[in-house]
Amino acid sequence: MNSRNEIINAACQVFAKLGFRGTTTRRIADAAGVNEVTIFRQFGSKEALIREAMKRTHSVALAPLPDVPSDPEAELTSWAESFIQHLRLRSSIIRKTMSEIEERPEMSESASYVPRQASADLCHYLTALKRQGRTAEKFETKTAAAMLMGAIFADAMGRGMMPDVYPQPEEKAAQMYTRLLLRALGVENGTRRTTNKQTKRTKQLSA
Amino acid sequence: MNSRNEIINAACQVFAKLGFRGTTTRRIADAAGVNEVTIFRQFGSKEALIREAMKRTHSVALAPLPDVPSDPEAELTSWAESFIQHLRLRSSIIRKTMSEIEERPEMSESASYVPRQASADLCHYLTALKRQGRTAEKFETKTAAAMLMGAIFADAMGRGMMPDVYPQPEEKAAQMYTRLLLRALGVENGTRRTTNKQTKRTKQLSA
DNA sequence: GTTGTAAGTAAGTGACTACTTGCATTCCTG
DNA sequence: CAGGAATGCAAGTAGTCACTTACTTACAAC
Repeated sequence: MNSRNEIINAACQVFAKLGFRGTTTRRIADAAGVNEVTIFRQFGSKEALIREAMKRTHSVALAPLPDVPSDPEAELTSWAESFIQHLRLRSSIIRKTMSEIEERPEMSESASYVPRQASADLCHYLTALKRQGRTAEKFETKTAAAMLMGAIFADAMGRGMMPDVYPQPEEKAAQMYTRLLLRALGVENGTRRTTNKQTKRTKQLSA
Repeated sequence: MNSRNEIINAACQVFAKLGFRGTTTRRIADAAGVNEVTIFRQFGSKEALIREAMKRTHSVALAPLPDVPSDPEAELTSWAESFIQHLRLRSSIIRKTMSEIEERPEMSESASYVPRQASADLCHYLTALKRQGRTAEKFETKTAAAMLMGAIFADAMGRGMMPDVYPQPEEKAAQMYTRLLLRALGVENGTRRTTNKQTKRTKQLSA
């Protein structure tokens, strides 16, 4: 079962570089160090292989956001940083997937898993913040979540092409977006009375 | 010179649907109602044709933003709406371009023209707002601009795939992002004493 | 009426595509 | 050691790709 994994990994790499049509079985076989025929014996067709490869790459667990907000800036910043890092690492494959999805809608389900989860997590957290009475301004949770996620997404997708239109330095970007959002929600800085024992402050900036 | 234009338009349409590799000269010829050989006689090669087609589609003028801010919410909302509309109309071709750019970096220049321009315009406007002393909060212009543009970009790219993670209704989204941003900057609502004669208020919402 | 230009038609070239077949090799297990 | 499963290798099939060539048609200008 080793060659199977190598083939899937190779398929992901080639797909990230060249998209579906550019991902030929010949190229996958070369990248995997495997005979082309093995691909067809293992997966039946190129399409089936790509489907399986996509299912694997698009199912990732995200950094968690606490159920009970304690230090919003620290917690959201840390979450935003892990999210932007996730997107940056996969920016090539995400671009390709977004481009192919109109032609191959069956990829949509697996591709939208991570952003859907991220949005749900973030909305949940913002709603909790609101319920704690820590937001001075009225706001729509979904809009706020879409705004932060959108800024992060666009940064991850676009910075390589136009570094000068995004905030500098790159490693602080997630934090800067987060701060701006919190100000829009009217959330003041700093920790707050919480269930006490866990004043989570693991600031893993620019990890 | 008529067939030339028809070929370019057809090339854009096919490219938006199928990307570079999917855009065959056969398909372009069919879409243009022209013989395949004509393409090569007119443009020399498929690559040259696509290059010219891309140059044309990616050079568009954006809605202007006044030099002197008067009613920030109205002005920015109107700008944001025209920007999101621009992106939505071209979402297919933008997705394809973003996906191809790693393989064909020469497309980068024409493709980045509009977002660069938009960013510059927005930064200019926000700086003017700041200089007017209308922003209660400190903020970095570029970060704020990237945040609004990012939210709009992600909305335009992602809503078709995941309508439930973006604010409803679709037509108000640009306005909602704009309001959220203005709150982050500490800009109060309403018009303000200006050079008087031009209290520009052309609110062309959901045009 | 000749010449020039833009276009169509038909055929073909060589490279690449996904995928198949038949046979040899390796390696693990009973 | 026998048998079977996984893999490699060589060759081939039918289709598509960008692009070319040689020739024809239509129209307009001089």
